[in-house]
Amino acid sequence: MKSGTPLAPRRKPRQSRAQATCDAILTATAQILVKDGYDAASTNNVARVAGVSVGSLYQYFSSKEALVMAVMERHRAEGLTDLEEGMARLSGTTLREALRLLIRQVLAKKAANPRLHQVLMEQLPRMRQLQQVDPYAVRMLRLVRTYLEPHAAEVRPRDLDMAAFIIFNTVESLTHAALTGRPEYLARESYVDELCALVLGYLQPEREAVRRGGRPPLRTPRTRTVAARKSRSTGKR
Amino acid sequence: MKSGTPLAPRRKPRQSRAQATCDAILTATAQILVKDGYDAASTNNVARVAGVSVGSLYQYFSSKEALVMAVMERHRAEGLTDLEEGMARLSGTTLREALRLLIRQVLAKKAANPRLHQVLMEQLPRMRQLQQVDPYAVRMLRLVRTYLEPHAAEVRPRDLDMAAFIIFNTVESLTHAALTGRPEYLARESYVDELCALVLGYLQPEREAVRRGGRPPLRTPRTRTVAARKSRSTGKR
Amino acid sequence: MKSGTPLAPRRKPRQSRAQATCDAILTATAQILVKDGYDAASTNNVARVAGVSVGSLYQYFSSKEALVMAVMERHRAEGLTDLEEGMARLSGTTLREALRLLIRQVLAKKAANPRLHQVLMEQLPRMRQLQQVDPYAVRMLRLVRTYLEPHAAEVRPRDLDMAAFIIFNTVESLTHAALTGRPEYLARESYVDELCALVLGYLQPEREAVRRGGRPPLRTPRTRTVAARKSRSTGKR
Amino acid sequence: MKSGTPLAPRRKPRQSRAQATCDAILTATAQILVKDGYDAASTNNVARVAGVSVGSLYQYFSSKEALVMAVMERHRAEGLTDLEEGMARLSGTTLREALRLLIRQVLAKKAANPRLHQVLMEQLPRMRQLQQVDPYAVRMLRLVRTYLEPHAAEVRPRDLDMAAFIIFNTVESLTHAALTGRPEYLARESYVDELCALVLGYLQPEREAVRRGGRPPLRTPRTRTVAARKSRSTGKR
DNA sequence: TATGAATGAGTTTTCATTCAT
DNA sequence: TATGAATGAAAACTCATTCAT
Repeated sequence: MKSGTPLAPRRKPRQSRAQATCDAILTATAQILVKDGYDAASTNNVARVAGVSVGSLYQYFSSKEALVMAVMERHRAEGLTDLEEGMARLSGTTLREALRLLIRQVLAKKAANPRLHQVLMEQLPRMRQLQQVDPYAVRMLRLVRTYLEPHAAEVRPRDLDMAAFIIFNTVESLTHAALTGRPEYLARESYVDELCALVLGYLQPEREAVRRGGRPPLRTPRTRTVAARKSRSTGKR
Repeated sequence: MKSGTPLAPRRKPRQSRAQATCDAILTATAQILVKDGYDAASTNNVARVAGVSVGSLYQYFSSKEALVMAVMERHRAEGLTDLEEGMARLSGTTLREALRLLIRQVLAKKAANPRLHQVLMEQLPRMRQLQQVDPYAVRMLRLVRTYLEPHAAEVRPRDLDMAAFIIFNTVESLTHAALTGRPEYLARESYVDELCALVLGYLQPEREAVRRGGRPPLRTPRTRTVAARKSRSTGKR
Repeated sequence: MKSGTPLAPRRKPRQSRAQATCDAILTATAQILVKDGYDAASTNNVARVAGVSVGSLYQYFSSKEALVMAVMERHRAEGLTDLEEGMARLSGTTLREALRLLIRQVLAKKAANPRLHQVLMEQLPRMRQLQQVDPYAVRMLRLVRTYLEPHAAEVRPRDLDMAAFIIFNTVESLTHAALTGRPEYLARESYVDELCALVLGYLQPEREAVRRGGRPPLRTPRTRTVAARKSRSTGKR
Repeated sequence: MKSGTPLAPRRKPRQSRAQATCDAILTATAQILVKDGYDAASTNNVARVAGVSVGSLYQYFSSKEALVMAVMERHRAEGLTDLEEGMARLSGTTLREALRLLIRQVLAKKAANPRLHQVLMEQLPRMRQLQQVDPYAVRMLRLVRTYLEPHAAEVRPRDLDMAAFIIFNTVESLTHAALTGRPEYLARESYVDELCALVLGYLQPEREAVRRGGRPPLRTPRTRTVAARKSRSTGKR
């Protein structure tokens, strides 16, 4: 609506007092988001919880959206840093091992503060309308692509950008989906296994044998009721 | 916010005139959501566009949320029916062919009315807080699981519920991610190829050859700069 | 600031209850303007004094400005009607008599509710920024011009539009100036005399005699102190 | 609002650095008034543009109103000085010539910085509420009256105070009216002619001839349509 | 003197919802 | 059943002013 409003912080706090205020506001916002959700995070409420005046809030954040954005940035910056550090420690591991580490890390990160992650994720689309490109996503994609590049020859996908997009979004959304719809999965090692299988299977070169000779490809049974049971045992149509 | 409010339609319209009113309201809501987004869909505005009074709106929908929910139900019901019909026509096709058809269908469905899909998806989380179980998701998962069951033996995953969860969410989120972040992918055949490869690779049994003998597993190069180029050409660490 | 906001009433009141509300709001606004000035006329305050809710106010007036504008319109409409009626009763009077009547009317109108006139006049410039043409001024100018036209031959000014502009603004501003700076003038008959003389003198044809022969034109004395007294008696330089 | 606040400058700047600060503030204020109007001239904004802190602003100006007032004073002081100088150069000119010079000067002054003049004029009424007497107006009136006094005998008006009031306000408002409503008039020589005619006609002694014998006085036609044309040619009623 | 962080009452405006007609 | 006038809590945001440093 107010397209002209810049989302960047209005003023850089110069005195330490100002920095404290700024931090208090961000912390209060996160806390309210976690406890009562986005709608409860009105600017007046945030200011009250932070123990400052609304005016102070608006000296550092030009709008409510800028405020939530700042909380998001702060949070995602951690995630990004973690991941970058995680990737730095991968040298010498197999792809399978690397993936396992990273996926576990993503899951752990989200599970550590599930409510905040959820609330922020829900607000993401709104934010995107304001900020054309999402620098976090861009960096994430770059990270994945950078990891893939050295393996370009051994990996099935030709379009590495698309592959990065698919891998990143797969891991991200399945983590989020579990968080939201199957919280019990987050703790199960088998869920990590499955995510690894998903990504590895995606990267693996096409299997010639399977298609040419070997087993016949899976076929959908003719009907879903009676025939279903037969085909299950015989595997042919 | 008002948790006590029931979300079910207040009254079932019995007369055809009432049904027409009800439809007009739902249509107006969808139209506004598409054109101006969620925030523009105030009940007064909806009523005005639908050509009825606010009072009438509240006779059929107990709250704004119930209204948006109804729009969502209507929309998802179509998707579900489409998919069920699609699956009914699959008998005799290979898994690969079946997947391709279904993924294409999901993509096409979303691409047909991207704005509405997007807006509704953004509101989903809010709705979920009100409705503990999402019957649409339940039915979708059941559909996928039902398809997998006959193949349980030939497919790698053991936990078919988890597999259904993963497959459904993978396709759903990657479609949505493309819609939101890479609209150009929606029209590319290669994107469908990749989604198919992703799901197929996930379902395929582990490849013995790859692990035992054959090629050595991919390894992350020791460093990402110099060593990267070497390992790329030799493939060994 | 919000240029898109229309200033026309949002909704025409259809029920008599609505009309009453609408009137109450306008009356309350005028009352507050008179008693406490523009800044006190906050929408909440107006609503409170009118005995309605803010919401009702905004159902009939799209913004605070639209509200003040409506008060202004209502007020000016009276003035315009009065003047039109006054002019209808002028047939057969001399210009001098006509002018006297009209000027007295304008003065009386303003003196009847000086505070309201003053406050509204002060807000006029703000309003003008929103409404490019001021229909009241247009009609006023037309009225004056229409009166002048039949006399075009006997009157000195050639450009009747400019003449109308000058006459209208002269009477309007001198009335307002008196209201603001010399309220005692409003009741003095001599002030009316002077305004008449001003306008009549303006309309009269140039006086040949004075220029050709007769008295020499007034001259500014050489110095403002000593010489002043001499030139006053002799009139020559 | 806060009637207790004195409007006089808080402190007289004694050091030249302080004077510079003070000037910077006034200049910034004028600049903002011109560019973005009164509402944009918040004290914080002014301070920022002036390159000083709000605190400093409040050291020289006790309130926002005092600040705007100071800008106004500065501006009007120029106008007054100009006019005084202009009048000092009038000795020996005819009244007609003198008037012409002065009116042209007033017009030129306003046209030189129309926006600032306009904004300040709009704020004048607010200021007046704080300052009972407007010393600028007092001096202006005195100036006019002083000019008229030596001519008291040859001029029609008996009450020279009232005459000064009328002349000053006439010229001032017609200039302002043109600025606001007919900017094209500002450049037209004919507008100056008309203003001169207005004031001269006002000052001229009543014309005996016209009243006693000569032409009959102008009369308003009986009706404004048909009869109008006849009376126009015959001149009798 | 100068700074600029902090204040907080107060402003305009919206919108889900109710209820008399 | 339908209408639409009325409600009013609450939201985002501003800005003149103060005061500790």
